[in-house]
Amino acid sequence: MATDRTRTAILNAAERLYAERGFSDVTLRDIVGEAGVNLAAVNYHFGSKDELIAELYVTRSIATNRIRLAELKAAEDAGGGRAPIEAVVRALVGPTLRGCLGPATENTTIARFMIRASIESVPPIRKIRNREISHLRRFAQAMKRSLPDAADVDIYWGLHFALAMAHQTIRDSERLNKLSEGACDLGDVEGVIERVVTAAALALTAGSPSSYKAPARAATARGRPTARD
Amino acid sequence: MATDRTRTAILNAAERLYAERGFSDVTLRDIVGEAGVNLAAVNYHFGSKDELIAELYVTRSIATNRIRLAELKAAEDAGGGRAPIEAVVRALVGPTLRGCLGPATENTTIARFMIRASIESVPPIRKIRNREISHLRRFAQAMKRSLPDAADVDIYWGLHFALAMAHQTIRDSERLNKLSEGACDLGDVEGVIERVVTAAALALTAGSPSSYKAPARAATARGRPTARD
DNA sequence: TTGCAATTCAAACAGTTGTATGAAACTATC
DNA sequence: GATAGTTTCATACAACTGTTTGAATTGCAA
Repeated sequence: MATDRTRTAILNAAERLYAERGFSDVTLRDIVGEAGVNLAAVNYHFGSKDELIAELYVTRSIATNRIRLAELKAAEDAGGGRAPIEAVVRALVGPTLRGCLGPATENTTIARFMIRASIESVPPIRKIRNREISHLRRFAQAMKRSLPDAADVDIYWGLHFALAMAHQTIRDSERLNKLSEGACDLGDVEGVIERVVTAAALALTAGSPSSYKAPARAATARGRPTARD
Repeated sequence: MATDRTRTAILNAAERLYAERGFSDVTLRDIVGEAGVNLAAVNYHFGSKDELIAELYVTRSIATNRIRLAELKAAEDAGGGRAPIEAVVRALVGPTLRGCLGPATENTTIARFMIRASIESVPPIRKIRNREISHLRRFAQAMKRSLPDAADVDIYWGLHFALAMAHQTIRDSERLNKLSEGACDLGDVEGVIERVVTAAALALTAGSPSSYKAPARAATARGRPTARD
């Protein structure tokens, strides 16, 4: 047993390769090659490839949420238990955006891995991911504290949209950069974060269709009546 | 040559299976089984699996964008060449959300396939997808017509965020449903569309961090200074 | 040192994948 | 109806995957 050196080397190598190349492009032989261990070590220490991925995901998601929740707690403590909604959103999306859009360092591998996990959704991860959402509940509660008058359903949609914008920005940054011909500066990480935070805060405070006075709607191309008319 | 019956059967079967199960879970043997043709027919008619996927994606993305652009044109014609920003966003995200969240019919397969293509990003598709963005330019121009005073960069971000919210809603609907304990009704497709449209319109009209007066920001957990301070 | 369990290793295994082959069946033209 | 070109078919192939095996090596306690 000793120090589980081999186990840790496998986990770290897998995290690095999955973060860089995604799950579908990385084989066990790639991982053990990167880790400098024997192929059979994976099944010896983890039982199977899926169990390796599951353990990797669990440990990394715990670490990620610890950072997010620490940032949330700091923001709430600074505000006497109630943080501005922007600060809550920032704690939710900031660490991931910084880790994925900022310069690649040792500390950013985990953010890039988690994004891969949320994008590719390989079976052993999907199960855990759809079951374990306690950190989202924590953030939803914090948002309710920030916006005590908001309806619950609006909170959930706002939280969902905040994650959506952050993830898609990471995922499709190349296309956004090409479309805008460089006008959308993804290198300005903190600027990107404020964009996402601002848009999410707007959706949370004024984004309910019922509370938002939309201009008269034009007919759709297919003339379909909409449910809210 | 005759009627290319086999070719079409392969394309349709591939579209259906990829839409339902994703790219990584569907093999050529699954496709030819569903199509009722011989395995070798794929390489005979398309050259390789990747070329089949590429052709499938090209034809389907053209069809999808034809629908979106027709809806956009109808909205602009109804407004004398300038549609409300909500209508532009609705034309962009409505067809996809209806196709993916609404009841599964023959006509919705294409929307579900396109979402898979945008989610899984398999190599032959990624190349095309990152190069061919003319439909996004069309929508960006329409948005500029709707909001002549908006800065270009805000338009691009708003367009990007609109797609982000729509895609993530399709992709992560299960988790949103669980988090909200059913409060976010994803069966009310038109209601979901209005949520996305409203949030995107808000981001487009008031979402620039410089134009949005955010409350004072709380310190982050790690005390990192932000670039915009 | 001796003995025993834990760990590592090279090699093989079984299954699946996309692709290639060559014969058979079909189609249309003369 | 014979023939040439196209399309279909069963089958084989080569490469790659995760997993298993059994022998070698290591580490540690007696």
